[in-house]
Parts: sequence; C-alpha cells; structure tokens
Amino acid sequence: MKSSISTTRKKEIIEGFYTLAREHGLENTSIAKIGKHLEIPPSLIMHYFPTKDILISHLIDYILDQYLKIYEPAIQELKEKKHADPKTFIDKLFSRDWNLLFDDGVFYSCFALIFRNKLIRKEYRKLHDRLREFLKDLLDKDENLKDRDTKVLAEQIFVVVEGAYYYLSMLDDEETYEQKVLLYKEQVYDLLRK
Amino acid sequence: MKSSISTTRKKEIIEGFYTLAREHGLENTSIAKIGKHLEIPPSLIMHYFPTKDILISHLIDYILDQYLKIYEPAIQELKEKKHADPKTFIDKLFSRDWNLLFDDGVFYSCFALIFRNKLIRKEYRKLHDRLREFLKDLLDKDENLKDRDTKVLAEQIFVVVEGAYYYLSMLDDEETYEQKVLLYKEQVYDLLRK
DNA sequence: AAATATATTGAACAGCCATTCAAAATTATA
DNA sequence: TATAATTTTGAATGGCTGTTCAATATATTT
Repeated sequence: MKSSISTTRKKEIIEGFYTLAREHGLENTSIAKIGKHLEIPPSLIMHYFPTKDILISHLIDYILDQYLKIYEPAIQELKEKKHADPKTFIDKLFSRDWNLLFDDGVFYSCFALIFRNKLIRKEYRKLHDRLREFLKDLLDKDENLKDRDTKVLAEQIFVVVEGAYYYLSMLDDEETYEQKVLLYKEQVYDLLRK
Repeated sequence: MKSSISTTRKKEIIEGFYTLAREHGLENTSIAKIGKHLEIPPSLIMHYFPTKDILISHLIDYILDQYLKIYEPAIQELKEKKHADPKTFIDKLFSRDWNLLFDDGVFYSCFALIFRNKLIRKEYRKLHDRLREFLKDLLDKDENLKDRDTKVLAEQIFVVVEGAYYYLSMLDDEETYEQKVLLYKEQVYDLLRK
C-alpha cells in the first residue's frame, strides 16, 4: 500500500495529459491545462513530474504501453493455441476496432519527437522490435512457413502494416478506406504464401 | 518585377521557419525567433502571414514541395525515356542522398497535424496520391508489367516505401540501417516480379 | 513633384508558459 | 502523542507567446 497515492496520482496526471492531447493536440496541452482538467494546482503536477520533458517521456511510456495492449488479446489468445493461423492476427491488425482504442494523432506527435530525442527514439524502436519478434514467434508455429525466414517475413509484414496506417490516416472517405484496407491485407497475405 | 519583394520576403520567412524547425523542432519555433534569425521584427512576419496558422500552412506547402522535388530529377529523367526500368526509380527511392535533402523531423511534425486539420490532411493526401500516380505511369511503360494492375502495384510499392522510412527513422546503427534498406528494396522487387 | 501604395520598424499588449517556493494539510512512523 | 514524511495548496515569478498598432521609410504611380 505504501505510497500508492503517489502512483495513482501520477497515473491520473498522465491519463489527463493524454486525454487533453487527444482533444487539442500535444503542443496545445500545458501543465496548467492538465491541472485545470483534473482540478489540481499545476504545482502538484510539477511535484510528481519535475519538468515537462519528464512528463512527456512518461506520456510516451503510457502511449507505447497502450499501443502494445491493443495487440495483447491477440497475443494471449494465440500463445495458448499450439499452432495458429497467422491470418487471424493479420485480420486483427487491419480491423477497425483497433483504431478506436488508440489515437494516432498523439502517437504521431510523439513519434515526431524521435528525431531530436535519442531516448524517445530508442523507446519507439524497442516497441516496434518487440512487435516484430512476437509476430516471428507466431509465424514459427505455422507449419506452412517452416522453410521460410520468419524474422524477415515478420519485418516485411510490419512494414506493410505501418505504411498502410500511415497512408490510411490521410483518408477521409470511408469507402476508399475500406477498399485500401482490403488491398493492403491482400498484400500481406501474398507475403505469407509467396 | 511587380511586388517581387513581397514574394522573396515570404520565401525567406518560410525558409527561415523551416531552418529553425529543423534545428529546434516545429513546436519550439516562434514568430519572434524567426524574426531574430532573419533580423527583422516579428511584426513584419505578421504583415505577410497574418496568423501563425497561415504561416504553418505555408510551411507545409513548402515542405510538400520539397518532398516532391526530391522525386523530380528521377521523374524528369524517366519521363524522357520511352520505356524505363522501374528498378532505377526504386533504387533512387531507397538511396541515402534522398534523406540528406530532407528533414523527416519537420515532415512528421507537420504530418501529425493532419489529425486535427482537414486541410492539411487533404494536402498530404494529394501529395501522396500524386506520387502514386506518377509511379503508375512509370510502371505502365514497362512491358514486363503489361498484364498487371499497375495502379494497385504502385500503391503496394509506396506502402512498403513509406512503412520502410517510418521504421528506418528509429534506427541509430548505420549497419543495421543499410541492411534493412536492402531487405525492403528486395521486398519491392518481389512485388514487381510477382 | 505630389500622391499613393508597399515595406518596415519598434513599442506595447494581455495571456499563457513552465517553474519556484514557502506554507499548510494530511498521513505514516516512532 | 510527538515526529517525520508525504501530499496538496496558492501565490508569485520572469520570460515567451501571438498579435496589434501607429509611425516611418521606401518604392511606385500619377
């Protein structure tokens, strides 16, 4: 129980930060605004996060954690089965409910920070490498792929997924969106059966 | 000649903005700082760009223009030839000198704005669609691809390219970088000969 | 040369920014 | 219950933000 107030307050602050960043953008979210949102003085935020840089780096931890959590159910589900069909996972990757859980705006705003902050860059890299490794493990369970280089394959799949979401986020038209998703999904399937 | 001072000043301001954004980040670049950098009062900047939003939207025009310019030599060169080898173009896409001409940090910072600004989103989309259309035209000149859906193919290629650069920007290690580039390039080649 | 339009200056603005600090309230420890 | 540690408050800071405005300088048109 010791110092659990501290823990929950920190969590509360980060989540408030995330909420406001999602609504008004990362660059428009100040410590004072977070304070007002949570009905606490800004000095309390500074008490737990001595500088804004530190606050931001914790926001990034939170975001990357959330990002990973989206994969988690699929990961869990598929770990239990001995041999799983990667297609189930691919479908999840491209399913709509994914994006509903996660705000790409904040994600890319934070991503833009990797170019001037080595630590943030490393954190992003670590996350992406972990996802690739998981997919590799998954592919290794598929007998059809047993003579394939699954590490390379996992990488190629994620490159398509990441490029897909990058481009998809520019689209306004629902119909076009769905149509492109199908296309990219097919592209990943092709990689699997190559 | 009429009102050419206005034109060059505007250009100067935008380029100064870009330079500072590249150095210190978009969110850390203020009108006052641009003024100091160019040795002009901030009010002169406001004279040409009435609000910061307008200034930013012009920066984005500039960036997307630059982005397109990277492709231009290749586009020009290949347009002249009647039937061109797409591989030459792909190689250019993955060549190192590309990134030297362009700052991904500013590009992705601006990209993050598409999520809360429909106009910016549209501009980004337009650029990416133009590049896809160009590549399609290029692929259409290749006889080996004459029974392929080149529009789809161009899209698939760019998805790999964009996903590749997204992931590559997280890497610190030069050697790993080069190795991944080869891998992604191979992935695009596979699409061509599929 | 006068009148008009454009370009540039510099000072000033309120409002927000991250951050500091000392004091108070609350909780845990002895 | 006294002491110590943690949590919370509220007021204050200087510096930076985008923006306004009236005045001046320079260039263009009449």
